[in-house]
Amino acid sequence: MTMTELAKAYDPKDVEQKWYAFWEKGEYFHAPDDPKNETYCIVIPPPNVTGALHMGHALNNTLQDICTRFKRMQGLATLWQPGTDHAGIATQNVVERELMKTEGKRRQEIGREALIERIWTWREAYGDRILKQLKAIGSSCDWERTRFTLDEGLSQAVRESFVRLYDEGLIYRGKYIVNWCPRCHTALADDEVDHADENGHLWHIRYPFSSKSETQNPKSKTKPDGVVVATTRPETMLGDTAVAVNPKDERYSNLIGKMLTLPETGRQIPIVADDFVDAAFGTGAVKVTPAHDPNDFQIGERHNLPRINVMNEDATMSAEAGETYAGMTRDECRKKIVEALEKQGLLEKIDEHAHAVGHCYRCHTTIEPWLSDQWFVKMRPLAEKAIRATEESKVQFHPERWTQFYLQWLENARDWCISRQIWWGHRIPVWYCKTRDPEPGTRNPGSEQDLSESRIPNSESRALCPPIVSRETPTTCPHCGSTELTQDEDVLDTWFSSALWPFSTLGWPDKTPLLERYYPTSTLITDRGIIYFWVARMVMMGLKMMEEVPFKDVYIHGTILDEQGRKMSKSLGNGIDPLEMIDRYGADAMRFSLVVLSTEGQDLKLSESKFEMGRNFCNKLWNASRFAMMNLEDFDGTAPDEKDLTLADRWIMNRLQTTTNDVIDALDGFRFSVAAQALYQFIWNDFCDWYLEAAKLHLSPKDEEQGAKGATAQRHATQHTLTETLGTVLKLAHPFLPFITEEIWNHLEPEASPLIVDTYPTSSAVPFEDEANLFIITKKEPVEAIRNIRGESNVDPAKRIPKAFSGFSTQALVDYAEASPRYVEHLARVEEHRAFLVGQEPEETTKAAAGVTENQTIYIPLAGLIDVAAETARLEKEIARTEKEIASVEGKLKNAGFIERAPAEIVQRERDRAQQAKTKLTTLAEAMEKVKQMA
RNA sequence: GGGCGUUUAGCUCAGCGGGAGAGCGUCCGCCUUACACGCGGAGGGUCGCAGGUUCAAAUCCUGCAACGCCCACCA
Repeated sequence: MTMTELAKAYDPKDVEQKWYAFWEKGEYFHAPDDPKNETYCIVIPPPNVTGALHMGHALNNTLQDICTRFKRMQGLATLWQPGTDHAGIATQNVVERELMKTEGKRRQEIGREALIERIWTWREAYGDRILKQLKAIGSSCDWERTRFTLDEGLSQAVRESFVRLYDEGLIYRGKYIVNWCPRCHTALADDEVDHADENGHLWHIRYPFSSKSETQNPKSKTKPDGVVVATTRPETMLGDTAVAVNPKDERYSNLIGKMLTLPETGRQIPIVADDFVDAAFGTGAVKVTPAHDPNDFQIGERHNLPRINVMNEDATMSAEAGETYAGMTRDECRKKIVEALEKQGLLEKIDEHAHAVGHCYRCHTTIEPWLSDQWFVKMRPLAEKAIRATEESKVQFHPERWTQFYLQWLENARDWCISRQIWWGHRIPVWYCKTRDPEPGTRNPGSEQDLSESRIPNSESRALCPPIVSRETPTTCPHCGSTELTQDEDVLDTWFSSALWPFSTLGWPDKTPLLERYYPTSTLITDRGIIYFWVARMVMMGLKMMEEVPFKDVYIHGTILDEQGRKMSKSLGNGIDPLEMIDRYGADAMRFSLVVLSTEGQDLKLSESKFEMGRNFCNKLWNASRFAMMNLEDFDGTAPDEKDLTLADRWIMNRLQTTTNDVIDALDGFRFSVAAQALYQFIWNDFCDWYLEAAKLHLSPKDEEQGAKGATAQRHATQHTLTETLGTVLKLAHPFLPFITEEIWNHLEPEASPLIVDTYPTSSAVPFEDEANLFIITKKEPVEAIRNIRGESNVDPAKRIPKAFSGFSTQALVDYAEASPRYVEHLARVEEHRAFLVGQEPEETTKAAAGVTENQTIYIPLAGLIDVAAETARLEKEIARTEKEIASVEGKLKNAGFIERAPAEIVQRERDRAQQAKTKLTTLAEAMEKVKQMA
């Protein structure tokens, strides 16, 4: 067997590049179109084309890669479907900003076609940046299948689903109050609005009665000549068309139906009664502005109130606001209105008032509730199916608590506004016939306009040609034959296409083999932040279009926070760049650290120092491998007789299988951190600290204990176990540490197929339980006890202890300790370690330091090498600890309730403990006596 | 205003009904022939507070507090 020598310290840089290129070239990431075996599929949460890799991506994709590599090695046909999202508003904003910066132009100046062209150019140049960055962390995506939400195929999927939903009455157009971003000039979905508490004011404004003859309610607190309303937004009063009070509010009961004069406009508006009004808030009277407030819109519908739109698209005041205010910004207008009211004595008072204000999630501009024509998806029928599927456990969340979170949203989901007044995205597949809609796309509908667009599709009430909703671009109007068709100006919400991602990427609406074999996908791994935006909508659309849930398991991982527990963000500048960390510590180190820290979906506080753990671990594995290979040069690869396996061999094989079972079990249950920690613990504490150290005894040519023949056989057995164990460890660890494991594997087994497609170890019964136990009792325990005495009693580390004794309670243990290899001597630096049966203490144990473990008593004759004062201190400490334990256990045993009610085995265990502790105390006390005599 | 999460060693976090754990940091000692990104040893915790259930509670229940996240139309 030939092996290339390994470098002294692991250097990730070259290794990572080399193997990633190797995997790509070998097409190991490629999933077959029509595999015969079982499939496993993950669709990537498509990053925005404008995105740059951040730690959240690093964690998210590491977990996906672990799952993908794990399943691939388990022999499944595995597809990790990659791609990017066009991210409508975000991307358009980036390019618009660039346009302004480089040419000083607004998008309107260059026009729709030119802007879209620029965005495509931008995408060609930068759009794949994040995908390249994903490669740096080792992501084993099937890159040949990379998709983009604006690809031809995916656009077809969008049209197909739009038309289907429309035909079924699940998509409608309506004039509604929407969340309008005056900066982006577009509507936003409810969940695209971020609410933040702001300190505002509550202005109390008196609206006078229209006629002096109005009677005064004796219970009313209002002044004789009007009704006082409270508002946080005085500027919207220009669009008021009523004042509402609660019908049960006695203060106002006799005023219902009376008219008020709206200040500044002179408009006559009625007082209406509506249950929505909370009599306890403010004055109990609410100004009603149906065109500028969602609640007022509802009230307006119930009472047939006109809607007066007093604002333009950019949130300046419109002509409807009246000559004085038209053209002002909303803030200026507010100031002027308040001044004017004050002058007229109509401003009763101003209270401080904190309230939630909506902001655009993209640009943070204050949202304006604004009346406009929009397209909506009717949610209830879709949500109900999703709820049912989830209740039937067809979709399972991990951790489980997110199920409730997600269901709650589905149960309350309001209709989804899917039209956006931007240019970058999927254009709505609806065309209007000239004869019907003379000015398609006209915004800013005024109050005089009605709700002619029925919210019920295919309404019979239309006089003219209905809109044409079509998969293909139509050339003539099917109703009147006109060729003058205009497409709807709007594009769809980005999440509309994202909702189709699990099947649109696999070829839908075509019935491709890929779709057939890989849908429904297996696991979705994402952040809790997009459970509503994305996960819920994928489930709804999957059920609607495919009649099957899009994935079976949803794993929600935690959010990455900085050291102080804040979210990492560009504006705070507290982000840690994954690429920098990869550069400094290596991709495997970063992956491993992230996974260990990512426990059960908890948020993880991150600092750069956390990556040292991963780096040190990689280096440990590297050096253990170096050591192994230095000792394998003359190994012929053949299996040894089982009888030649050493005790250490049997123990490590026992531990290895336990670890294998644990890792598989943890991965199957999405407990990534548990799996990673099991590996860490095995490699570092079992394999390196104990097995390799013990193995040195057998590998060393000068093993004088066994005859030359025995030594050779054991050396061979050890070499075999070393190879097998290391090989298995590399396989187990490969999903977590793909680069370093592949590199070591290549040195260890140069002829074998690459690890990425090797077979993952399997769960099975744990072998050598008895021998493993014997190794622990007769070897590990004494070594630990002797090391403890050495350390605490100031024994010179360079000095070899001449003799040490272990007293066991059975002859079998004595025989075993005496007969098997001299691990204790080797590992505890003792010349001779002997065993005896309790009661047959050799003479040398009378003046000795003593240690008591679970299964034995250890004696080290003092003989001038142990510091008596230190040994006394050590014993005192040990005695105190033991006394405390006895007190605790005896306390339990004295409790009659415990004896009666606790399970017999528990009671017995406590009795054993008490007995053991008492024996220990006696032994320690005796040792103490002897040490004192020596002083 | 609701909902969820967190509160365990100096720090970051496991454990979630029967003997308080890990990593980092700290202290002591080591260049022991793979690794100082290392080796050996040690110290350190009334498990947020208050009740309750139980023979037994860090672990289950109730209440409270602090911190964090999400949802919400009180003008």
